[in-house]
Amino acid sequence: MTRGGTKLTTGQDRGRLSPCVCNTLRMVTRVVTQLYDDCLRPSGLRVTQFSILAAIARLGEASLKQLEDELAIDQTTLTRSLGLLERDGVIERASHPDGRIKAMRLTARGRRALEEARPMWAQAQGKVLRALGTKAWADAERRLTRLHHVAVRKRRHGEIRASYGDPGALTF
Amino acid sequence: MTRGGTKLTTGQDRGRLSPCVCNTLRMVTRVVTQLYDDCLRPSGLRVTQFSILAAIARLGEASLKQLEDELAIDQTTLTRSLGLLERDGVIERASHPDGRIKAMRLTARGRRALEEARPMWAQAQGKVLRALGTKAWADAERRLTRLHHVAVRKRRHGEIRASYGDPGALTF
DNA sequence: GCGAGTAGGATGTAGATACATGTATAATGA
DNA sequence: TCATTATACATGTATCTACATCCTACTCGC
Repeated sequence: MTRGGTKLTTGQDRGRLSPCVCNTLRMVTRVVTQLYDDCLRPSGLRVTQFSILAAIARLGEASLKQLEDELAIDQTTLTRSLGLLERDGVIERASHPDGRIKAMRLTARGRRALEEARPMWAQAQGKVLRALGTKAWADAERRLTRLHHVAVRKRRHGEIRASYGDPGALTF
Repeated sequence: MTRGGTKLTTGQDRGRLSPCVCNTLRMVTRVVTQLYDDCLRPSGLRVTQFSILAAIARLGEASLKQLEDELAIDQTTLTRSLGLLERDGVIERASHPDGRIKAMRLTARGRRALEEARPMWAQAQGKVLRALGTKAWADAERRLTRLHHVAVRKRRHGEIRASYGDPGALTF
């Protein structure tokens, strides 16, 4: 009865998905990804691939390094993902003066696939934004962006200082 | 210069990771997961495994179905993940009257591993919460929880109604 | 022009994810 | 009782993810 929907977090703290920031993110990301992939299915693209294609389209021509910065995807992950997209003929290699750089661009088929997928993406995005509220998402987005920067920074400088200060919410 | 940090989203709309809700989530989740995994590394557990162990510990004994509901992880994913945890000797099968149900519980080694990992998890969680602010996270969490419910619901009932209403933010 | 160093990618390995489908066991109804 | 159906889980396949490491092409200093 109470609060129809998925009965997650059986325990006391109802309303929260998980005490862990990371786990909360992962849970939401999984479900949202499935929603987007559902909508995109007719296009044959997954949201991951769609994002990469869109990024390349926006950049016109992009190297692994550029995409890594743009999408915050590990380089080794990108290598495989681009491999699949190339295999499927939606992107192709563009020659580049610097022999180290692997520049990629969309093929005609890739442009077609992307444009075909756009409305499907918009459908998923629309579902989410309408239900959640554009404003609410904008708020969440700001905090997620901060969170992203925080995590990147923390990771970069090891950040050993075991400063204790905030006692709350540190139990799983 | 401007806004030192990762130069993501080169384009006009600075400050946002991606126009796509899903992609934004995935980007943040990737980086945050890496941060948690960094902290957890000495324990030999990844944050994913840690979450599963913690869930089983909390439930005392859990079936795949229960974990699926609790963690919002696909059943087939759980089967593999539990397989790895069982292989590593941190969980074991518990007999169950219903022959279909695979109930799992922690082994002694599993309990040890979990307790050993907890402070490492707390370190990661602390880094994030201190930098982001407990309040800011609480806000984000509420919205992510809503987003989760939204996505689950939308997925369940196909939700075909192509109602257009909110024009903004529907372009990648 | 050459050696050291660095930057950009590729590969080996391993886990996380999930769709489609298969299998076994329990519950149900005629 | 027994066929039917539903439930819980497993398997095949494919993609996403990333750490450790390797290779290669450019850069820089001499």
